[in-house]
Amino acid sequence: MQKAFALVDCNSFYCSCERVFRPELNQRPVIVLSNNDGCAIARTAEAKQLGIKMGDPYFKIKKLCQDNQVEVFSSNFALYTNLSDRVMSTLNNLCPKIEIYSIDEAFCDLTGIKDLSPFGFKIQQTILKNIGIPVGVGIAPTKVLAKLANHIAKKSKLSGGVVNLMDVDFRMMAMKKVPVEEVWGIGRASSEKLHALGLHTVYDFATYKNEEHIQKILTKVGLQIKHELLGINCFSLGQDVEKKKEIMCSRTFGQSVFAKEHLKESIANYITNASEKMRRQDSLCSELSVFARTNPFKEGAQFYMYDRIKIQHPTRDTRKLIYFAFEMLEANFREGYEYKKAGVKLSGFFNTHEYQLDFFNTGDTLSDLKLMQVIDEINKREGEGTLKFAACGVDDKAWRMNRGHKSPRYLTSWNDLKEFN
DNA sequence: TCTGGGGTCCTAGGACCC
DNA sequence: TCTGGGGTCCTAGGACCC
Repeated sequence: MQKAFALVDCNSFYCSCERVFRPELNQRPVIVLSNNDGCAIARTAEAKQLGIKMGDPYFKIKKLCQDNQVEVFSSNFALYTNLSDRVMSTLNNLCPKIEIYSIDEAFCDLTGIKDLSPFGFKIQQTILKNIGIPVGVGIAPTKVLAKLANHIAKKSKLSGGVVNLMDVDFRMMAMKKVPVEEVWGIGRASSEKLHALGLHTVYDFATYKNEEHIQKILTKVGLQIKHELLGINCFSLGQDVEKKKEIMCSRTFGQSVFAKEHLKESIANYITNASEKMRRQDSLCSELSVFARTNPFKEGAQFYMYDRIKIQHPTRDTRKLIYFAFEMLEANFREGYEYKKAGVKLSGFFNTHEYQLDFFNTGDTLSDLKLMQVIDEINKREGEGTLKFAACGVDDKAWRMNRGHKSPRYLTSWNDLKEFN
């Protein structure tokens, strides 16, 4: 049977989330900044009109924002994650087979459904009514084409936010109008290679005859993308929530950090955060990486500190991981540099129940596990950071991020809810 | 003064083994 | 004098995504 996929994507998601609680901001330009109020990571159509680009550093567009009354928010991920969960569960009620692709996007398997375009509009209207988030819907026989349909839905005002590319003639016509760099999976490097071959539109790429050459310059995945554009299914709907293969936590500091002690505190906090995530997916880790670096945008001496270890007895114990991270820091830290960012990565995961304890096991004991479990439960109930290790420090002023424009946590904190009028 | 954070997949090449 | 060939595993780095 002919497959049918929909890609449902929330419009300017973080901005739309802020608008849910501040409806007076509809029709007004809104942007959301990255951590540390560094750069713009979400813009409404009105903000895009003003020329604000994805990733523009805030200090460069600050004046433009002030002059045009752009509403500026620091990122509030607790809020966005919560609204994302609601969007996804609404979607799941409408179409049971979905793959959550990112915080603001999901693929749906619509195979067998008859009137696909009306169904697309139904999805759009239900999510808007139930959650208050506007979405675009792209419908097509493969995932790559559904992404393309969604892209067209965003660009074309006539579409009403829903584009159906199931019809092959209509699809071919549409593909002639879209530049090849808009294809999902074709980034800058690949599109330069395709341009060099004289392939400029999606249609040019999809109908290019020399597939061996495509595989050679764009690898196996590049060829699969080309096939998907021709309507041949190469990527299926990944339904199971797969476990992460690595978990990272890193931050840019609010100020430059010089002291090893401050660096250690920040690292201890990142380990705490990452290892809690790891326990939530029921993993043990056998590899730990730590890095710290100076500000590459700033003139002056640069230093990138990086180290990685294998852990002989995989662990899920925050204390051990902090201990190992500190050892790496002690061995690699260099005095006198202006550190601007640091982070950690946990990887080499095992499932907790799959890992065989060996005879001379010095891995996590039952009481270690119990302790971590209790800490996680208390922090879940009483709020993040209620219980933490002394290594994390009590005063984080020296390195904490700046977030001057943060909205209240309307959905995750009773204290903040009173801000809602 | 001020430039985010967190992921996945693929490939080439080295190390190592028989 | 003459010094193979094939396989696997691991890692670093590139490319891409949101």
